[in-house]
Amino acid sequence: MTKSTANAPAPAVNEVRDRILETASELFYRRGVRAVGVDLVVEKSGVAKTSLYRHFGTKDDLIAAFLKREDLDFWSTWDRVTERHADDALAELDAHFEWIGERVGRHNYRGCPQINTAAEFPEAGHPARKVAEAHMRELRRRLNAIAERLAVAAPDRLAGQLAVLINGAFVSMQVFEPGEATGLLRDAAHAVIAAGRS
Amino acid sequence: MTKSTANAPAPAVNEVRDRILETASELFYRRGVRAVGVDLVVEKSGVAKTSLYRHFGTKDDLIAAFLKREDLDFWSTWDRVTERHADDALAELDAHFEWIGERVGRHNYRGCPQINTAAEFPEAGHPARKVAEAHMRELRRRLNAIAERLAVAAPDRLAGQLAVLINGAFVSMQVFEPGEATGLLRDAAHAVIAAGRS
DNA sequence: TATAAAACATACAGGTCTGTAGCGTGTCAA
DNA sequence: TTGACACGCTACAGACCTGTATGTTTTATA
Repeated sequence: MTKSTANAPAPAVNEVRDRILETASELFYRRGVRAVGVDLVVEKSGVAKTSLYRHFGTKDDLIAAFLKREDLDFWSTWDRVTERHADDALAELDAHFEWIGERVGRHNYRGCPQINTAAEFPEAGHPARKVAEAHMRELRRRLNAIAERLAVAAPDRLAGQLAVLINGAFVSMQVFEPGEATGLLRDAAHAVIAAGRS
Repeated sequence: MTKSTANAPAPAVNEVRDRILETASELFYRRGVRAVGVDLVVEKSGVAKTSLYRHFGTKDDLIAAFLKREDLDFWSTWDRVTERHADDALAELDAHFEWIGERVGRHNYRGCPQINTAAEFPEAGHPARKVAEAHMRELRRRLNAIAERLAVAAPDRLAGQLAVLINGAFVSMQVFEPGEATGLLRDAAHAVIAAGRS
């Protein structure tokens, strides 16, 4: 709640909370959420356990916060690319596949946090699943907006196909040769767009 | 080891082992591997814990056996489809997308066990990861064989694109409308094939 | 400077997890 | 009949997990 008074500029950033979340995000992503206990997060972030539980009521809340953070990060990268291509939807899509392909090709890339965490918590209704599902809907929504600018017969269907390509890229690190991801994805995207226009 | 003597017909099937593996597979797939303890497997399969540990030395061994079982299952379905289309590679691919799309569209589908379990065990060298990685290589290998019969300029690249589509389908249950998966995937596959021929 | 909020440190409660030990029972083959 | 072996049952060791309780110290604000 923090009850920031009117005249005070309000610290806004909470250093301890941020340090916990950043450390947890790193550990969760690298080792998996279930494999990382709160004690490890506490130790690695050099913080008291009570502080962790003050800022995040339960571990599930911390996990959800982790996914929300990753979500924000992802869309901020996306938005930065979008801004540069307001006039050309195809160029925008190419640019997205550029950074996605580059990211997927990194040697220490461990897959999409949303997909990975959803796999760790199959039961419907789990806080982490809700964030992950919202992320998926948002992806489809944004691809829909792009598809509608591409003069295809069925934008919604094209958006679905592009979503499959992007999600597929996130779980196919194994099958890519070094450096081929971007070109391979982009060619596939162009192919389905061309087919959608015929 | 079982040391089956020469004259004895050897029971071949081990009922207890099979029951454990089947129960574990069901539970692991439905609820996630890390979420299911050996005690639960023991209880649900109506078996003694000692029996579980006699047949599978550790839980990791049981997990690996689970993935190998799913792997066999997957390729046996694949093979059954392949047999019916020895003469027509495109028809074979269509048929594969048929059953994959159908499977992905089931209301209780929980994703590809290999991908899910790999997400649960990020550390390289884990027994479960090895099975999952072998599964991915096998997928690419088989798609390569199909692509080579399709008269495209770069079969290997096409195989990569098809692998992305298939893996993407396995993690995109959210984005599909009911019943649209097969058609959507098949159209995308046809598009990348056509592009590979031009 | 006085007071409240936040952070730190430590211990622990209560549960779950994997894996093992000990002992009795049924089965089958030599 | 005897020995080997698979199986079942119970209990438990030892580790790890989430979350809380207690008390002290720092920090910021009024």
